[in-house]
Parts: sequence; structure tokens; C-alpha cells
Amino acid sequence: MDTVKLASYLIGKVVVHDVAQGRLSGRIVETEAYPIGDPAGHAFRGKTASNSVLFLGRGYAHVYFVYGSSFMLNVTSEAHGVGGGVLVRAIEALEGIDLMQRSRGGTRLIDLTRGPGRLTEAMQIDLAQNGMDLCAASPLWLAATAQETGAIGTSVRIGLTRNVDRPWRFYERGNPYVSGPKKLNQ
DNA sequence: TATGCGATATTCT
DNA sequence: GAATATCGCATAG
Repeated sequence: MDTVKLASYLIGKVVVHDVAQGRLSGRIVETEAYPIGDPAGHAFRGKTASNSVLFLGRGYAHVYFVYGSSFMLNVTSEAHGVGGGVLVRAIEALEGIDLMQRSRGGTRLIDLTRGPGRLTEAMQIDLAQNGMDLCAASPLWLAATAQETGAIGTSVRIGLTRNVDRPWRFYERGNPYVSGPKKLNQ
């Protein structure tokens, strides 16, 4: 159950991505846990070429491509050889907002990073960042923030067909950048 | 505001 | 060939 703990711990932390044009950063406001033995998790069926990063150990970035158009950012959460991860579903943009808007085609601020596919596009995260060590000196890393984290709410996860009733989604209550239907965000 | 559906490409069956 | 950890636009209420 360590993955679930990490998912709630990550709320309020900051993702930083240093790119050629400058620094992009955002505060995590929504996550989902995909622990060991979760049939909805990508690691469940064992190690394959596309999910091998999940088995590297704790604290790596795993980037995954779905639905033909969207990347997802995961933080690996379990020991080496064991598959598990936390999906980052939404962030609140802090630095490089103009850059993000440029790469997302001038979307309104509120829609810039509200959703897993959107935040990866705004942060310029793709397969090139797959496997990066988030706790080491790399272009993509995690930072703490002085800002206080608000109350954390939980709900079922979004967009799954397996193991749908687990309350493994975490979000900061009242934050406008949290994605998903309103009824799940109370 | 809420619900529905098509686009899109990678992976697994 | 089917499924998918989604998005954005369309339509209706």
C-alpha cells in the first residue's frame, strides 16, 4: 500500500521541467495510485517493453502514450523489480505559463493543465522523459513548495474499466485545476 | 452544465 | 482486430 501513500504525499509537490526555452513548473493537485496487484495498473500483467520503467524502482518518471493522442506522467513508487506507480492527473501552472500556452495553442489558463493529457503537453513531456530519475539532477525533477497544501479529498479513479471502485484518486479540495466531474471533487 | 461520440496510435490478444 | 490511466467538439437541456 506504499503507492497509495505516495499518491497523497505528492499532492502539493512541484514538478519542474527545464527545457531549452526556460523553466516549466507546476504544483500537483491531483493524482491516482496504481499499486502492486492492481488489475487496472499497467504493471499488473508483468514487465513488457512499454512498462519496464515501472519496475526500475522508486522515483522515476514513467511516460505512457494512450488513445493515440495523449501522454501520461507517472511517478514510479515501488522497489526495484516490483511494478507500481502514481499517475499525475492535474497540476497548477507556476512557472513558464506563457510557454505552456504557446505549446497548447493559447488555451485558457484554467484548461492548460487540467487533465493528464493536457498537463503533459503543457509541460512538454513525452517519451524523451521516460525513465528519468526525478530525485536526481535531471531536466525533469520534483521539488517541495513553501505553499501550504489544502485539504486532500479522495474518490474513485477516472476512466478505468477494471477495479473501478477503489478510492485511489487524490486531489486538493477546492482547487480549480483539479480535473474530472464535479461530483467527484467534493 | 452535462452527456455523447469520433479521432488517433500503440499494445496486447 | 479490440481495447485503451483522453481530448475536444457537438448537441441538448
